[in-house]
Amino acid sequence: MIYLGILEDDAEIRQTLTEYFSRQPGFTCAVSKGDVVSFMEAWDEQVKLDMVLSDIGLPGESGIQGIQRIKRRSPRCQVVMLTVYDDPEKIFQALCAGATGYLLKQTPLQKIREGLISLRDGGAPMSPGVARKVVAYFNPRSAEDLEEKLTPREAQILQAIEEGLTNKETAIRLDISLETVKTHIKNIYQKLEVNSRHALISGKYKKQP
Amino acid sequence: MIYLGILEDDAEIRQTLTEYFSRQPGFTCAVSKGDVVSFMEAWDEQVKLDMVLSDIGLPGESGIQGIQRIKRRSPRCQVVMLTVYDDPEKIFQALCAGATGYLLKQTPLQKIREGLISLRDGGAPMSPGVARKVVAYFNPRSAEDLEEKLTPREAQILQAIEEGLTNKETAIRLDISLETVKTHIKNIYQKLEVNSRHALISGKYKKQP
DNA sequence: GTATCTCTCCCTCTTTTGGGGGAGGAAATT
DNA sequence: AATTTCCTCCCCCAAAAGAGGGAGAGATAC
Repeated sequence: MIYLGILEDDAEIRQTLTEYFSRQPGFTCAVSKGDVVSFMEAWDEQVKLDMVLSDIGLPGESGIQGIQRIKRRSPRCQVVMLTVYDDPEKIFQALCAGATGYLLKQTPLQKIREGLISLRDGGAPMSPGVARKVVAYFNPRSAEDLEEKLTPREAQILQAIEEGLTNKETAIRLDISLETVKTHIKNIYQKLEVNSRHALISGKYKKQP
Repeated sequence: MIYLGILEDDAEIRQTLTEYFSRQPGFTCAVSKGDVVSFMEAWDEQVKLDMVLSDIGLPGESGIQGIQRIKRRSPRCQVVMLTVYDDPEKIFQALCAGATGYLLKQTPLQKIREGLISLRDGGAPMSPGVARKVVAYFNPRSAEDLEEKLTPREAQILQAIEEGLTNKETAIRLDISLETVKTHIKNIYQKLEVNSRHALISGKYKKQP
């Protein structure tokens, strides 16, 4: 049996979800509220929730903040976002806050149900477009993307920095002088509008369309 | 119509895949080989491949290296790994090399087919366990994980460094002296066995079980 | 030709980082 | 009472990084 919490401010949607999952064998909809604070209050100490289906745009505290609250109370409880936001910003915020799934609101109820079951079995339900954005995070920035801005040599330097090499190590790898490496780096910083290698390593300059 | 390439060394599996997709309406299995070199040779200039289903453990060049070759010839061609390896190491290597999907070999043919269609439609097919590992990458290291090693204060310092703050900025944020920040950082480095903030930012110290 | 771009290298300068040491106070544990 | 842990701060110093400047060689484009 999956004990489910629902955090969704739209009364109609919340009711639809609650009724749907209440009818599903194997599911028990234990808590269902429209904002984070009431949700946490309604979450009785005795009730153990396995997972929570949460909206992001909520009155008061956002669903992202809700994740952290939920995780603090019950680290083992999994949180799946169910939202209209499909921008990388929100997706990564949610995942970084501890969400284990991210579904778009257009997802049909049956698919949501399948997602939650997959979650219980060790999966991480994501809508296709969301999964693509998450995977794209790891994919190398396509050559086209940087070739517009960086020269081939600069791209090599960037690569080395991203690997955590120092300027000296980079100079040795490319067999050029330390000064040249520094010159390239200065140019890279200008082009990418950053001013430290930390920004490069953490990828803050990356466009995430 | 999806033009598909198959890169799989086990002749039996390769034949099963090739025959299956050849029979599927909407699919054309254009290239099917058992190693990277023959694959690239057999990939005729005139043939445009939309996606490639590739094993990782191949004789000669690995499937990971194959991704890069494929991407160089045709950046728009998507690569989906189909492999027995479910360890984070291989998964992240594949994604970082440019793979847009990662399926385990136990995946039934119908699911593979659904995955490829989802890929065409902007998704990123992943087996449930794989998706979970990818999402876990973003999830915060569970408190238990670091609390064993780092003191609360050290965790705050680490947090600041991960955000790209300098020591001075960190000192201001936590309202302590620059020297104290440096002391904490020295201790963190010792505990996590690294010796530069780059390693912290790129997360090289993280255990990925 | 001239201009532009790229890659190379050099200079000076300040700031930041990392490594080594020590040390005091507070709190909890033994 | 003694020990340990944690947080705080200080000293030293060497290395690295970042910002500013300039400059020459080669290729390409106009």
